[in-house]
Amino acid sequence: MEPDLTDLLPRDFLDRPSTEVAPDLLGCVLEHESAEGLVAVTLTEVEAYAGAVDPASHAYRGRTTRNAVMFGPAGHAYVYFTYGMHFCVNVVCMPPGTASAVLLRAGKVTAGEELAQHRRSPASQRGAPPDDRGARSLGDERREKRAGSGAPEASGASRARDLARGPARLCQALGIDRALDGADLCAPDSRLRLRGRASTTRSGEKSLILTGPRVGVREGADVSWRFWLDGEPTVSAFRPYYRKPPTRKPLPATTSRVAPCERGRCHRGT
DNA sequence: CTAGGGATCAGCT
DNA sequence: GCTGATCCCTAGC
Repeated sequence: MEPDLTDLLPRDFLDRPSTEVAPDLLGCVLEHESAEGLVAVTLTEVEAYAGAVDPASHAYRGRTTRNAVMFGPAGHAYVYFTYGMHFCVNVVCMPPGTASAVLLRAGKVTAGEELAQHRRSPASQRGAPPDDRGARSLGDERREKRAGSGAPEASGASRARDLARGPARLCQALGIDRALDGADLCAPDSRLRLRGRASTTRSGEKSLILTGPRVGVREGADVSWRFWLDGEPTVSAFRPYYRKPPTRKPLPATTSRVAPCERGRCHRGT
């Protein structure tokens, strides 16, 4: 009775508009069973993307090699690489030909915390093998000291919170990279799977779902397609869209100097 | 706050 | 082919 592992999500559960699927994914579990072991994350924050009609979607300008999985059947993982160093994972919704997806933004690690911790540690990013614990232990000790000797729990808890807080961290904790682009989340023999919400939560109550504008999106900022569980510490901080000012070439000496308000930010917020 | 870094793609030639 | 702008971000000041 304890495990309470629910079944894999049926494909037709995901074969719906992403705006409907997204809130239903909160509380569901994404798990990756790799050679290193199993890590599972209970989803706490997601965003819906609507494909062809959504300027914020990778699929807005049609099918490409990169986004091809989104145009396939529902229930597969769309994994993409961004900012030169990060992966993000989406759940594909809707039937083939219609591209829509739910970006998985954050979650709580509920199984395999040790492995997730290792993947998120600096040592592992330098390519250390999983059994090389030396560097990590030193790092942990230092972090615990910095966090305050009185409460070793507190530092542990805050690190646990950050393990899958944010879309790229979530991928890192789960060991998701481009090799899993297209993986079937609904197949029992898949290494990347999506399980339903446990029928009974420990507290016995349903969490309240809040909504708001998506993070970092400039067009399509008018819709509240970000969904998260109220009170969840793993939900990433809201960050309004900020566009980097264009890197200008040095002005000719004859041109008058521009006002100090070059950074762009000061034009926001009115 | 900023640097960091690689892939992608529209728009060129 | 090439170039430059962009990207749903994170770690570390």
